[in-house]
Amino acid sequence: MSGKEIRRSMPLFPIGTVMQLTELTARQIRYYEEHQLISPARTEGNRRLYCLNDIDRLLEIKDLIDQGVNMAGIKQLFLVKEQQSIILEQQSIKTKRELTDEQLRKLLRNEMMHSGRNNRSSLRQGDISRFFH
Amino acid sequence: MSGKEIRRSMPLFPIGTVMQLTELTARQIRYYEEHQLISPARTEGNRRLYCLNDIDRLLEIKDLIDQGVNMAGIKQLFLVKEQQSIILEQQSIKTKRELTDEQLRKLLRNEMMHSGRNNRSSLRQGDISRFFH
DNA sequence: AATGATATGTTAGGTTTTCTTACATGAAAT
DNA sequence: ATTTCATGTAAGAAAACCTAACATATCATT
Repeated sequence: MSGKEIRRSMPLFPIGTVMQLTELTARQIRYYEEHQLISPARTEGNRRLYCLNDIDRLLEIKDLIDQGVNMAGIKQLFLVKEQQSIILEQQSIKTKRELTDEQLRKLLRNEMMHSGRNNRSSLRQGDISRFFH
Repeated sequence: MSGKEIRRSMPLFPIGTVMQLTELTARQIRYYEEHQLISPARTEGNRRLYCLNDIDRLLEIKDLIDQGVNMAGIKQLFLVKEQQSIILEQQSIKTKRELTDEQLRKLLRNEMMHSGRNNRSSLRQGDISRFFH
């Protein structure tokens, strides 16, 4: 579960690639970083390296800007979203904890009988995913 | 089906990133290209850009080299594999067209009984996948 | 209308990364 | 004892990226 996030947060792309992927200028990308909307990693030589999550964020930023939201607004939006996802995660943990073993057994049995192809979980797949697979 | 391929073949990574992802030296990566085991794209400025498929290939190459296979061998292997996957694809299309539901049920039952450890079925998911999702 | 803030463009000089080419080398094959 | 193969290493050039500074268009505010 955190495994996925580790991968999506792996620094891979130089700014040139990100420019193409997002259709933003280097100036814009750096400006958004300046306003702490993203925080790409750096190589030893001080070059920025962006991860998939960064790119998703940039695409979101672009969207919001198109809709007239300014830096401060976007920052707040991201904060709220983060809170939300934390809350959701806690809830799901809580749910898991509250199940008794008995319930679990039942659930499992049920699961085995009916397991459909429906294993999609809430944590949203970033838009960048469409580039792969 | 070809949609996926478009994405996995999208040139994204500079050689530095590929080095880290594969733990190969630049020298090695370029050498394999020289022997036409991969053909990365280029930027306008002539810098190499690798896609996910390239990285999968490089990991395969690394594996094969560890097992003592030389350039020519790897090249042949790749050729054969490509042929195989083409054939398999054709077959699966044909199969879909020709199998009745009844036949499919039988096949599946059989498959489930006898499927040994041999399911590394040709179209292997590149190892790089573990970095994402 | 003048002022100021915001988001982005542009330029300049410096550093890192990558490129090609050439030569070097250890191990394996002949 | 030579070749061949896979890789290392070095040099010089070019591309990509860095920071910092100044420029500018669009708004909102005065």
